[in-house]
Amino acid sequence: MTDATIEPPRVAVQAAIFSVRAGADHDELMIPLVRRTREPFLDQWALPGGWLGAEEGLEAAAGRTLAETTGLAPSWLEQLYTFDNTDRSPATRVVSVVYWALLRSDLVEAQRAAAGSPENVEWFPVESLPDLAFDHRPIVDYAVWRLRNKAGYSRIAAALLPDEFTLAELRGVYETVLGKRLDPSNFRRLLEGSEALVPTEVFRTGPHRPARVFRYNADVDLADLGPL
Amino acid sequence: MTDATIEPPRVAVQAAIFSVRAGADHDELMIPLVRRTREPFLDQWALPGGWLGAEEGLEAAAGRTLAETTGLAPSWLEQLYTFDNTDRSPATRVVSVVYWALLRSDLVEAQRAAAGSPENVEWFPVESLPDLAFDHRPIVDYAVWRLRNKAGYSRIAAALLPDEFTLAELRGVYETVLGKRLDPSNFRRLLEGSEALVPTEVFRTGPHRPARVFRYNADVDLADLGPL
DNA sequence: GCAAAAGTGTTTATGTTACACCCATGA
DNA sequence: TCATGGGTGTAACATAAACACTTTTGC
Repeated sequence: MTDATIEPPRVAVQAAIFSVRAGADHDELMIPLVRRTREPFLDQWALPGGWLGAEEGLEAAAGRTLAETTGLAPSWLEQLYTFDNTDRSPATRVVSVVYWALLRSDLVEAQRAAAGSPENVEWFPVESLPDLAFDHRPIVDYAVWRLRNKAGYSRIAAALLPDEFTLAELRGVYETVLGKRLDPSNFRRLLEGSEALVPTEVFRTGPHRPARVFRYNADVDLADLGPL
Repeated sequence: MTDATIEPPRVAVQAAIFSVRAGADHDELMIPLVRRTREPFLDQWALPGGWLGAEEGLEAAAGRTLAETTGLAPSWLEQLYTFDNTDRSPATRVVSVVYWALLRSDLVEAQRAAAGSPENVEWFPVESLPDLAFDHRPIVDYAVWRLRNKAGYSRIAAALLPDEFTLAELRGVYETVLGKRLDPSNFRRLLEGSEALVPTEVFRTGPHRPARVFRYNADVDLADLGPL
């Protein structure tokens, strides 16, 4: 236990970060990747991450990775799974604690417009990812599965939107995340029935009847309650 | 271990192991704990576990811990969560990858009868646990929550029973895990409707009408399908 | 026969899905 | 006035829960 001939496992933290971007006919679920600047997998795309600092908590390390990659704080952050890459370079044992996070789309857009993308960081639609380094592809797939799954029984998808939104905008996010169309009237009923939504007196206009703007009830935990 | 100012985090693996034991009027959910033989928390009860070996996978380490504690292989083994104990002894950073497991009750009983309990290992009902070392109490609570939750939408509770069982026995396990009574007729319908159960021609007698013995369909993944 | 659990059937409540329809706006 | 999405109502269907009732054994 004191001085080993083989290196003890090191702890890394990675993050699968999601946001939505408006697309041609439907929105897309996006994820930022980092181009590797060293071997192994030099120049390949990978999940952002790094080594766990000596005096840093796991979730703090995930938050730091997020800030370094996107310059933003997540509206949702949750541990995904811990992987061990026994098949990495043989001498280096790495245990990867992976988190997944949601970012508000408006903040992502604002940040891109203001600061430009950090070097070596690029957002990809999850439907068309490049080849990924290490075992990061199945990790992304698992994170997407978890997001979809959790969107089905909680209200976390709201973390992808600004504070105020119309029901159509919220429905669009759900449709993007779940990958299927939802009936507008049923969607409305489900959410109006819950305590989670608070109607405002603001309306958003367009080439149609004005849509009421809602905000979220801060008292309700996004992880709680609610089918769809 | 001595010359570094701050040690890099070390990786430990722990396991919350469940089995059921027949009680007076209802069965109990049991978990094995280990009495600590060193500081900190000397003589307190703790989850079984140990350091991750240099050439060992995470799940393998969890399986090893299980074998050392109970002498048995699990019928279910799944990663629970990864904790970091920043509040442990200040110099020692530990990242704990915790697994949870299910053991068949008949094998546990047989093992206890044959080999006796290993020294320093004792089974406790989850309803009346002693004080636990470290942050192990909330970890156990979370594992119980996860077991209950997963029992609600999968068939994993079957992993607590032998290959062959009556519907009443299976229902008893569900009632123990979920902590509530279930309607026998609805329970029967639900499971007979699924593909998971295969009826045998064997019947179990008692002071009542003989009950048909069932076995599990090996083709069906216990993690798939099924409410209740 | 009686108790006790196995096993069958039916009724009720609840929630999901589909879809018809009216409303209010910009162009 | 027309197209478009906002918003309301309702019927059809599937599922879960509650419970009455019959069957078969040991004693």
